Amino acid sequence: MIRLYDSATGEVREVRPRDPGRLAMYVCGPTVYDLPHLGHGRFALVWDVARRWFTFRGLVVDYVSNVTDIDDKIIARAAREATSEHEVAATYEDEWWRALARLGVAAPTHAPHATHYVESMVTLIGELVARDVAYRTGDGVYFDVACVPDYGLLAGQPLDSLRAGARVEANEEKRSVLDFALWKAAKPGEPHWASPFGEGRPGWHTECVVMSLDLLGEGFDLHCGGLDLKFPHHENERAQAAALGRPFARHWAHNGWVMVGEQKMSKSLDNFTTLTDLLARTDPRAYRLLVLRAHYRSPVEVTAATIADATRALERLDALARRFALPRLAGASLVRDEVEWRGEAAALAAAVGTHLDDDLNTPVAVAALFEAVTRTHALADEGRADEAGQLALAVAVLFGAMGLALEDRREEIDAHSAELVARRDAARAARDWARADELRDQLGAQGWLVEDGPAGTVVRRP
RNA sequence: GGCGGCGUGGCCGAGUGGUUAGGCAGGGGCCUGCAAAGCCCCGUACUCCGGUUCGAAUCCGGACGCCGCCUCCA
Repeated sequence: MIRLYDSATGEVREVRPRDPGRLAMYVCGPTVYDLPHLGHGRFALVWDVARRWFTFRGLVVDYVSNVTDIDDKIIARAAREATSEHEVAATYEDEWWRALARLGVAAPTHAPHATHYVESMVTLIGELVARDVAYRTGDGVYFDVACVPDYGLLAGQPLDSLRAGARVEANEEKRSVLDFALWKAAKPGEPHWASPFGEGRPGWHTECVVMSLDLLGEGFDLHCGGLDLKFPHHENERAQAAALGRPFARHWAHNGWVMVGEQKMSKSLDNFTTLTDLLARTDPRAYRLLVLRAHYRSPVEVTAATIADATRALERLDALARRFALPRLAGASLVRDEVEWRGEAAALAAAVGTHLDDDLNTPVAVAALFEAVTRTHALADEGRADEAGQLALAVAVLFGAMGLALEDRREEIDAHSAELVARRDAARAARDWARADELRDQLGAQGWLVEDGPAGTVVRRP
C-alpha cells in the first residue's frame, strides 16, 4: 500500500488507483521560454522517482507531463529577440528534453502541447461561459471564482481570506481580483486562434484541465507539480473542472523548493543557475542523489558544496559497482527488475519498500542502502562472497528503482596506457617499488586513477 | 493583514517522547611495498525561555530568526 501526502486534505493518504493495477498521473511541465533551472530539474526528478517506484511496485503508470508552448513570456522573448514564438518554444523545449535525458528522467507516456489543444480549450471555455461561471471583458474571458463553493481548498484558505490578501490590480472589469483569464484577446502582432470570444489565445490554467482529462480521463489518480503551482495554478484547474461537474484529480502532490543558501542563485562564483550549467559540469546522477537524500516535500540546498558532497557519496556507490562488477541498471527502461530476494537482500528490500511506500521517504531509504553498502563490503572481507554479491545486486536494483544507476566506471583503455599497466604489474612482481610508483605517476598524468587489486593494477577515471 | 512551513553535530539532511539516521568532511586504527578502495572506532547535535512528563530535540505556550503562498515562478 502506497501512501502519499495529499495537498488537498493535508494528510498522508493511501493512493488508491481508479483502475486496479494502473496509475494515472499528471505532472505539470515547464513553460518553454528559457533554459530549465534547478527547480525544474527537481520536480522532474522527484516525480520520475515516484513513477519508477509505483512501477517497481507493479503498477502500470500512465505518466502525462505537458509543455506550455504559448504564453506571455514566450511572446515577450520572441519580440525581444525578433524571432517567432514557435522558434522560442521549439528551442527551449529541445533544451528541456535534452536536460531530462541527461538526468535519466524517463520519457512521459504522453507529453501534450498547449498549442495542440487550443480547440478543446475553446470548447471548455465555451461551456464555462454557457454555465455562467465565466464572463467576457474587453480583453478576454475570465473565470468567476466565486462560483466554486470550496475555492481555496488547495491554498488552505477560504475565498474571502485569499481575496483580502490579494494585491490591487489594474483590471477594473474583473469581478474579483482572484478571477483568472481563460482567454486572452490578441494584441496586434501576437499569435492568435479563432474563438467565439474573438481572436486570442488560452490562459495558462485551462490547458492542464483539458489535457489531463483527455489523456487520463475523469477522476485520474494523481496530479503533481512544484509547490508554487499549488496556488493559484492547481486551484484554478480544480475550479474549472468543478464548475463543469467533472471529477478531476483525486490526489494532489507537491514538491518543495530548491534553495541556494542565503544567496540568490546567480552565475557569479560557484552558484548554479540553470540545469544546463549544472549538467555541463557534474555527473547528472549527483543531482539525483542530492534530491533523493532530501524528502521531496522539504527544501533542498543546492550549492557547489552540496553537489560536491553528493558527487563523493556517489563515488562510494560506484566503488561498490566496481568491486562486485554490478550491471548498470536504471537506464531509460522502466522494466521491473525481477530478482530473487533472499536473506539480507530480502530484508533490505523490505525496509526500502516500507520507507518508499510511506510518502516516498527516499532519504531514509537511501540511508538504509548506504548501510547495506558497508555491510556488503564487510561480508566480502569476511570471504562470504555469495552473500556479498547478492546484497550488492540488491543495492543496485533498489537504487535503480529510484532511477539511480550505479556505474562500474572502468573504461576501455588505450594501448599505451595498457602497456604502462603491464609494465607496472611487472615492476611490482619484481618488487621494484620505485619503478612501480613512477609508472603510477605516468598513468596519473594520462588521467588514470590507479588501484592495486588482487588481480593486479586496475585503472579508472577519477 | 491572512494562511503555511522551517530553525538538528564542521556541512548537507532524516527521524523520534526514553535505545546508532545516513552521507560528506575530520581524527585514530587495520589492510596495503606505498597508495587507492574497503573495514573497525570516534563527534554525543537538535534556536532560546517557560510548561506538561519519571523522562522532550520530539507534546503545549511564548520569544527570536528565516522562508514560502495570498502576482500566469517547478
